[in-house]
Amino acid sequence: MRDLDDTDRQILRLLVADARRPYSDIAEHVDLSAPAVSDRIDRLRELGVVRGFTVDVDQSLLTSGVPVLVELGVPVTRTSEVAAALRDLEAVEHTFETADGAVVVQATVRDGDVTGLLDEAVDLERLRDVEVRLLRKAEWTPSLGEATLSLTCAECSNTVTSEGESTRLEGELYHFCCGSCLTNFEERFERLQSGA
Amino acid sequence: MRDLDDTDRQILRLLVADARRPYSDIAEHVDLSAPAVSDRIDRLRELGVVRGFTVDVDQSLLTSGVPVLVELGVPVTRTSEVAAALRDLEAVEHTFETADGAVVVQATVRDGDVTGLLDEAVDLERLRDVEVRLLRKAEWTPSLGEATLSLTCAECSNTVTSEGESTRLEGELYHFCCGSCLTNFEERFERLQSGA
DNA sequence: ATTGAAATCGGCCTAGC
DNA sequence: GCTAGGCCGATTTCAAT
Repeated sequence: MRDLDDTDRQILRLLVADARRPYSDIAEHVDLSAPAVSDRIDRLRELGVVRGFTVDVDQSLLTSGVPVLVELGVPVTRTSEVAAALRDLEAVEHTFETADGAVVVQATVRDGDVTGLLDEAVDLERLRDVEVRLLRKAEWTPSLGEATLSLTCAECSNTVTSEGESTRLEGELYHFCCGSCLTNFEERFERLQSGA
Repeated sequence: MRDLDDTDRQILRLLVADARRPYSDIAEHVDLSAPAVSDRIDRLRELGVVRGFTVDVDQSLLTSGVPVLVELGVPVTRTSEVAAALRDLEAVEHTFETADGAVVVQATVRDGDVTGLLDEAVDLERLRDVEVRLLRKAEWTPSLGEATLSLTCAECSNTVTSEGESTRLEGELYHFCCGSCLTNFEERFERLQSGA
């Protein structure tokens, strides 16, 4: 498994700026042929670096309500659970889970009833505190920097290096630091499958 | 200018989920022809609702450093300025500007030197306070809800209704509540142009 | 219906064993 | 020398207008 090189990053940058740019166009920029670009993009998808293709919608033109930033103090053991519940709310756009047990979400509430919104997903009684702030503006500026691949082995949690391998099981993508971790994982996976 | 209807919203939702879905496919879902879908998407771009097409990159697979959530207390008169400066930093992904004069940014810092990062963009001495928190997870779940168009007249700041009109000047898109606001604006614009 | 882009295929070249 | 992986050019298929 190769790491990302400058060409990959350049392709990513071009795609982030405009995912409809023809491959031939990208190819010129990175000095490759169109099929080569196609191959690399496929690979980026396979790796899970590119999750998919979307449209950038200007939320500020769509009145769905009032944009707010909500911070919830959550017992550290339950942050993931609370964050997941909030994430699935229609009104919630961004979910941040901090290491110190806070969950910060950016949402758009229709009638200003924030607690009503939160109440659908979490038990407010069990939170340490809730802070709601009105948003004046929210912006998203995707960046890449000098990004390199940083994968964790699904079997042993080590860092995956160039020797690593990947596989897709049941639509989910898994990365491994070596072939034996992969086979171990696959065997365990199959045992669980047949057991269920 | 027509408001968004259910078909537009449905198309948007389908595009958000997968912008590479063929128009014929979308057409089936919304019970239209492919060219009709094409027309609507063009219109959504013209309106500025669709800002563009991008790729969804899984930042968690790209190690550019440590993800943090930073909150800056800023004098209310300077929040926009500070937010804008931070937004343009390569490491900054999300910028939130709250109504009560705080700026919250989500960034990825390479060597853990957050203050060094901030120092590039803002005068730390002039801030009320800075709070930095390590992020465990950040997620983005785009939603649309029952969104309707909510445009503000560039001339008189009134809400733009179905009678409104739009125009593009120097690549920037402007919306107006009525024809006279549009002409007024255009005249003023031209005067400024020739003056400069 | 026309235009043009993207996926595919076979062959070539290079690096690593 | 052999293998694997990456790239290219031509072709075919399919989407956009």
